[in-house]
Amino acid sequence: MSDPSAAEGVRQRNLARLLRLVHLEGPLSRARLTESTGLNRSTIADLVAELVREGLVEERAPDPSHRVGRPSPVVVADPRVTAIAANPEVDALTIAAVGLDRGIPIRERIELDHLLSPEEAARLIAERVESWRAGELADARIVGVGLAVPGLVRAADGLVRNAPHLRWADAPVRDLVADATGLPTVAGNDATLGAIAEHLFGAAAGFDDVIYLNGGASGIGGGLIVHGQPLLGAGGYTGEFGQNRPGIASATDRRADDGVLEDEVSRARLLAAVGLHTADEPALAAAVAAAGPTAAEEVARQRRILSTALANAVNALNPSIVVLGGFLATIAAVDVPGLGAMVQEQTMSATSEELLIRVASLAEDRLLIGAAEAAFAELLRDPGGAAARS
Amino acid sequence: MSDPSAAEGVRQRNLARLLRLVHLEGPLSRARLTESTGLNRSTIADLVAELVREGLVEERAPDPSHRVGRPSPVVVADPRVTAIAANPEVDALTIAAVGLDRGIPIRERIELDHLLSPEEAARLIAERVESWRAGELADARIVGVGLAVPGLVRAADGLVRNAPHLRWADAPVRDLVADATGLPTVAGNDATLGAIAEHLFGAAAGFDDVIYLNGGASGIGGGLIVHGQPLLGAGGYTGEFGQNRPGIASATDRRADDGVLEDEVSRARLLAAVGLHTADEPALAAAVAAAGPTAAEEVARQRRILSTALANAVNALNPSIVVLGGFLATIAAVDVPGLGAMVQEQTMSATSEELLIRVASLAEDRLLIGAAEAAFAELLRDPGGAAARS
DNA sequence: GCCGGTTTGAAGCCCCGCGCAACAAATCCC
DNA sequence: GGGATTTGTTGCGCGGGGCTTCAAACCGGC
Repeated sequence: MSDPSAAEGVRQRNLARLLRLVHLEGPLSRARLTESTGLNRSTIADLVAELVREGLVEERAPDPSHRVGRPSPVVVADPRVTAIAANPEVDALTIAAVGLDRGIPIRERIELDHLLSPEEAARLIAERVESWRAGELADARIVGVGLAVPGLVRAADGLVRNAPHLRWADAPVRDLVADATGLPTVAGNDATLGAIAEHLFGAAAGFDDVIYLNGGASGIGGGLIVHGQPLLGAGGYTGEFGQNRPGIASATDRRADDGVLEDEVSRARLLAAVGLHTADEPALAAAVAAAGPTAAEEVARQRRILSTALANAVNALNPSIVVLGGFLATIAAVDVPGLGAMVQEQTMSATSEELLIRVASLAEDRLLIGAAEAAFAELLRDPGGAAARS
Repeated sequence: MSDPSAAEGVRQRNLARLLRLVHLEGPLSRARLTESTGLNRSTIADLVAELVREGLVEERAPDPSHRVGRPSPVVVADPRVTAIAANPEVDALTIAAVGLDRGIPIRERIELDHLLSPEEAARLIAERVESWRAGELADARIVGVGLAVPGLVRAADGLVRNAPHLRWADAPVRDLVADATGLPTVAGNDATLGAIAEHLFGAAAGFDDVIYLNGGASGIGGGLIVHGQPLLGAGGYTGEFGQNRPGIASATDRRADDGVLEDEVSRARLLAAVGLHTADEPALAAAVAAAGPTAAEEVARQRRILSTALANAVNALNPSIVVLGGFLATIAAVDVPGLGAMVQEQTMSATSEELLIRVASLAEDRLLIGAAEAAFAELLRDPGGAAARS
């Protein structure tokens, strides 16, 4: 079987299964790996040895398990295998190093007093990578860069088609960063990457069909997980629920004539209702919780419209869970079961009877984790090939 | 490798790839199979021989190809391998036999003067199968039954949760039919199966991300294909776009207060506008084409609302193609590029710039083909195992 | 503290499944 | 009719995972 397509296919698959398991579930004994994969323990030993040779995992002394039988060595993702995650935003550029063991050894938020250009973003990222390499990440093996971009990112080549708040249009950010750093780079929509992070490690862990909706200062974005995998669509532009024309039951609930969802359900309207000009998410949540009647009515109005948007999405996609982040989490948290009931009223009963609605759980790390996951994706798909190349 | 999960995994996979190829693409020479799969020709010979032994394919004398070189035998799906497809509707029950070669040797439409019960459906299907077995299908090998049900069907066990027009609720139709016929039976939503058929053999052939919307007398149903596979969601209830609260740009376009999409975009309203009481689809299409101004305005209104619904779905799912069937095809066909332009105006440009909108192409065979495909699914997934069992 | 029971690692062997090379067969073209 | 070309056929090799056997490391009980 010298043809990679067939023979190494099996090997590659099994290596990938193991690496993904230790990456996602954390340290696992070899015995548990045999259980999870169904492979023979001799095979597991061989596969793990190969991953160790490639510097992707480490074997540690067995945990004192206090169980009968010979203890099994613990396999753990090598923390030195590192991805760089970056998230350009209107007011800041956040860069972090994320280990294959899911640790985040360094994180830096670069505040900005001007709008970032794609070139400047690439330069800043490359500078940080360079300086970290000389210091904190001296013994790290950096396998790639993942970018979480607030805008439409073409899946095929990472071209940022349109990031309105950054004023980026057809910006080849992925290639710019790849050139500046010399590292393989991937770019994705921030909400899509957030959905991946919540699916792997957050509120949606264990669910195969997820709708994730995030409410940010600049609008509403979303990401979809179907069959346990991110849904990218034909071009990579899924989840743009914020641009949907909302179905609004009561005409009196409408504020923006012929507006889209994010014109009606918006952080700005929420801030105005509670009488704040600017606030971070916890402050807004506190203000909403302490809100007077007029603010409460605005929250209720947004909840009504949101519930219809969710119901529409649920009718179409029949997810097992809906996860809400950002200010959508804030207005949902007022009464999560109540929101669920509103959604249920507007869906066919079967589609929502086992539907869960949850608020997101990963907070500010979400985008960095999602971006790092994207950067790790190639390695996790083909550990042998990717390890050999880097 | 006596463990089926790993070793036969490869074998099973490759057998499935071959069988699926000849099933979907029609007769193929062994030489073309080696090209398509990348497998060695000695392997192909071995795999095909196994499929022949299992009675799933036949090898025929080579086509006179008029090309140099030794002619390659043609591999064709065995037409005797047969699925029974059935589609219960309000006014009729359609039953057909569909060959693995995609032929439809028999089809029967049983007109009904009363509403079908699940038990009666099972009995009628079993009777037909019995009589066909004694006659037209004497030498057929029937591998299963596929049911296309106009309603919500739970994917896990084929329970019909709710088929409003048939007045079925929590009806174990799949099990009833399986018991009555003694055949493995699967049940699915009619629109989902229609989407599968259009994806495999119809207007959406070759596209991996498809939204299919069908307009029937009783409402609007849909099916989704993502990553080239049907999207079933958590329970199996995807594509219920008809139940969505529509986003309506102009308040004057609204007819049903707080109604859902299928209240606004409906075949009944269309019939009324053209002054017909009842009509089949071609008759309706003719009437729409010859419509006067008031009817034209109703068509235009429905097109406006439909375009918003499509835009919303496109924003969320970024498909490469939207396929419209039933009366939605009729109102779309008035001006397909125009409808596309309306959708494009309401979506982010990147998501719809390469979007195709097409009318469905399989007509009345669609549901039977989709249902048969569902019945063949297990065989196509594991040719060895399924063949041995039947 | 030793001994049986239990679980798992380690090493050697086997077998399945596919690739490969060499040869044969069937067609086209000149 | 003979060379070129393509593909079927056959026998062999090899990669990769399973199985078996033995050894190692733990527990518990006496």
